[in-house]
Amino acid sequence: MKPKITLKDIARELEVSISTVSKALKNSEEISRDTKEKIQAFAKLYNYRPNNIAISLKNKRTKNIGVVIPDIVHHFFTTVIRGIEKYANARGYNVIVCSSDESFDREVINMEMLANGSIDGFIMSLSSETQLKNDYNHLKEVTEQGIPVVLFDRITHEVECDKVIIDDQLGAYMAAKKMIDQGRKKIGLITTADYLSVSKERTDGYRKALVEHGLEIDESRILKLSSMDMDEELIENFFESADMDAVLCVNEIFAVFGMRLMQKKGLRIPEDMSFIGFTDGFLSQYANPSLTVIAQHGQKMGEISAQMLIEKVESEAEVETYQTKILEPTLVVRDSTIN
Amino acid sequence: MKPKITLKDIARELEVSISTVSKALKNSEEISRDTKEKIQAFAKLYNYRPNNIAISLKNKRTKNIGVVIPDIVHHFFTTVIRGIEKYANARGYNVIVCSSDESFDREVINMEMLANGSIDGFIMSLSSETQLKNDYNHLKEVTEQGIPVVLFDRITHEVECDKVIIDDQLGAYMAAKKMIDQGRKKIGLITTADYLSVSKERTDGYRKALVEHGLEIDESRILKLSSMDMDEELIENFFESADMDAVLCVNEIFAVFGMRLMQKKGLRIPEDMSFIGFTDGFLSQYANPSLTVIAQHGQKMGEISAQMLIEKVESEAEVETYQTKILEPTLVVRDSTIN
DNA sequence: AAATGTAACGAAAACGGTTTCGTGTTGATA
DNA sequence: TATCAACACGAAACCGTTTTCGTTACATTT
Repeated sequence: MKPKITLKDIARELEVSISTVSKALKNSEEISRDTKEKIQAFAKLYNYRPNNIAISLKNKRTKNIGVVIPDIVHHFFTTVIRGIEKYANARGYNVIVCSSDESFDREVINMEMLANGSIDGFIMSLSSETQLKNDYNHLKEVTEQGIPVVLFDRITHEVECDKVIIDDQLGAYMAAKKMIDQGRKKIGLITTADYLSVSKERTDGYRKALVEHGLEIDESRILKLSSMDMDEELIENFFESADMDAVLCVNEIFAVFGMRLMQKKGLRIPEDMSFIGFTDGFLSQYANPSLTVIAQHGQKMGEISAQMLIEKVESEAEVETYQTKILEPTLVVRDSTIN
Repeated sequence: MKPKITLKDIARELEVSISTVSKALKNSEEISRDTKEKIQAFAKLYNYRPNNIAISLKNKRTKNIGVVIPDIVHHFFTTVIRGIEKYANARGYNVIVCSSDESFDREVINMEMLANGSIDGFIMSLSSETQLKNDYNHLKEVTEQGIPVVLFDRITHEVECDKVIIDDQLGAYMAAKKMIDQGRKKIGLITTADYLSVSKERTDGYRKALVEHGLEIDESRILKLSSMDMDEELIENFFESADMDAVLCVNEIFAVFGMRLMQKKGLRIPEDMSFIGFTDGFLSQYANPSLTVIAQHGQKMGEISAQMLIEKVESEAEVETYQTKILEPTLVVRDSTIN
């Protein structure tokens, strides 16, 4: 085992001072050619690498980004992470990922763990419990300490910081309009509770599309699931009781599950009932029939979030200004709707 | 903006020394009741939190784990991360996630970034390019520096370290046997190149099952895709030309895609052809018909990896001993095989 | 010869903690 | 009354860097 070599080691071996070594390795003009070459050669030979922790302590900058998301095992969030990683790594930043598991407490704990010097800034999406409790003190504390925060997808207006979202209302509107344009009149909606910022927006978009096109809104065609997990029975009952010829779902799982239910009943998709979901993941691509979806562009969202955060981290600006970027969703037409 | 408060700040305000503050906050016996109470109250009031970086520098321990995986947007790997996170967080460790994106260079770069003090140890799964090049010097360098490494799933025997895998050969064997037991005689295999450790093992298990049950191996029923991405045309041709009544696939995407192809041709699943895949993800659960799979227990694998790593990190043992844990795969029977 | 300039390097502080080893004060003991 | 613990606290080293500010020694200028 060969232990890591430090500046002090080099200084001792070469009988110079630590400062000389430090400067020589930075190619400082202060140091003579000879000395620099000698030191650089020695450092290379022994594979010297500066200790990141020491540098962090000195610079008060860690080059780490803290990412706190509700769920790692979720296609949308992983694509966002990929985007964050891509941008951040290219700029020499590492990404520390913490999952809140949809729990308020875990969100708070994770933030506290990271906020004491481990990271330069946060990128996060709120847990459902946080949005339900409507308590954002942990976020406010962090921003008050001057740690930059970027909120994406599941955001709140209670906290002043940069935000990145897609236009969820528009996305739902586009989806509903697509179905209306194809002659569907009885369009249903499967969503989750309104306290989730995205669900509310999507529901609004759905309603808006129907109203604008002269369709009345039948509340029996709207199913609100209380949580993110599948309650299969509720969905089954919904499909039994509601009279629909098209369904918009706020995620791909609800949609794919619904399609299977309908197929078991002998209905044809999209002829007898069409489906549109949110999130353009594997499930949508490989479902049978493949699922038409509103793509949320997770990777793009991640890249933009990282960009906004790093800009804030590296900016020296005294006066803070915050912006909210709204990405356009895209309708990806597949076989669960008529082309 | 209220900046972070340090020991020095407290010491100055309370007119005591830094060491006294430090000890008081640790409830040291050395400090009198009065002083401790005064200091603790002050620290609480101003919400003092020790700076992680300073502690890391002093202790030479970061409480960070570096995780390097080939792909974040992949169900199996995300479940592993979830397992790592769960175990690590409970022990006060953070998880730094880096994706190699199946690239050797990115794997090396990421490891180098983290190896200079940022982490206490690595948990990783090799990129396909690394397994193809068969070059593990970056791993050896790290272990030689005394940084513990745990390899999972995609491993190599070239590096001495702890390892966690599932018995891939047994998994494939179980799957093939399941099909044989149901009377299938013409069992195909869709896999990826042999340089991927897991693919090789699975192919071996498939062959073993066939041979042991008196079925001859027809090489035309084995499709080897060169990479992890879907080459749809190759798969279509394969299904056109090979005469099969069952197919084993090394991942769920190949299987689900294959099922859809067969359904389009009017074949019934599982009656006319049965399918088994690897990885128990959303795709398998929500496919139509749902897919029988060999579950790899990613979360468990993550937890065990984290446990093994943290044990090594925290152990003072002089002499290193390494172990390889082999998890048992599970056959999850669904509707793509006859029950 | 004295004053000045410059090249090349080192000492030391700083980042924010932990920890070891004093040291001054008190009260009890011989 | 001199001695000695025990108590309560502070000084300083240390972790590995960076960076400012000397300080030499020598060459150049007047």
